[in-house]
Amino acid sequence: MLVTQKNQYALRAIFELAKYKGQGPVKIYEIAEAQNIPLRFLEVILSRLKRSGIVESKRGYTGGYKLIRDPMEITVADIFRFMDESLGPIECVACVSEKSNCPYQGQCAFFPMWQKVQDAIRDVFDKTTIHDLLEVDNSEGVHCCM
Amino acid sequence: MLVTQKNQYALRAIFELAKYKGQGPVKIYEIAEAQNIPLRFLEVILSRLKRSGIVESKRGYTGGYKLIRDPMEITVADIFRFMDESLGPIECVACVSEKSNCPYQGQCAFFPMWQKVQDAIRDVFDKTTIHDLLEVDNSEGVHCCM
DNA sequence: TACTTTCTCGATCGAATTAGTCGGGATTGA
DNA sequence: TCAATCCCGACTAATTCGATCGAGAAAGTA
Repeated sequence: MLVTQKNQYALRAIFELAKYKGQGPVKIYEIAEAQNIPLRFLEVILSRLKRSGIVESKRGYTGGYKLIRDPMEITVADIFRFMDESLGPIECVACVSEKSNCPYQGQCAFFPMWQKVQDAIRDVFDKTTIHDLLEVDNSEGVHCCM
Repeated sequence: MLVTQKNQYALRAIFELAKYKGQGPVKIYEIAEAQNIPLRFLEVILSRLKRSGIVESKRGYTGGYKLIRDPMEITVADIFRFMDESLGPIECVACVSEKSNCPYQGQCAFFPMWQKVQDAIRDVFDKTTIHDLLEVDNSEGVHCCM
């Protein structure tokens, strides 16, 4: 899977939080229900996102999670990076995409192609913000799975 | 990993066969050595590629594998498709990229993005032929892993 | 015929990654 | 004090992936 479930969950959690931006904290079980994410797993995910500073939390009765940054300033790539500690490069069997690890030092027929793919993917994720996704969500015209 | 080792091996095996196109069959251990692929694993891979009709084999003393189709007519995407029985779509947690499986029938904020990524990847793999890769290999200017 | 080489096929194993769970603790507000 | 909620690390389960193996079938060679 190009994007792991975990990362997709993370994205959807942030997306959900963005909906309620400016309205006080959202409880984890609300996010879990709304986005159909296993609650206990979501805990793991949110605690990671919290560490990255994109999300804030509060405990107790009035507790929950809050999105700190502006949805316009958060890209999908950001989220994946926070989750993974970097949106990893394609792992070329030969190259491992690191000059130092490449057994073909200097010449590899496939590398330029891996690069292209890499860049193409990154381009989409870098250019899509949470705000963009919310807009899609609000517009009627868009249809899923077709 | 976006492209599994197995698929990368497949690509490199075909690439290797393409080099000797028109020169009689290449033995499996020659391919394995040249491309540094575990021999027994390569058996599995080639037998699959054979079933897809891109490769031909002959047994016995003078045996080996031969590429049937023209390297100009084989794209990288083809190879991955043969291996996987389709270059699968991104597996969206919610959609699974099948209209019928999508719980959000009709509305999913993320789908257009998955589509874009999908298309971007496919575009590269669809447009790169084995012939292209051979050319990269022959040109001096290209450098690997940087 | 007997023998060697090479491909053929299915089963299986092991390691790594990923998904998901759990128990118990710390805060916070009522 | 109590209930609700987040917090944390360890743990387990499931799946995928990479790789190996044994035995057999074709093809040429002597």
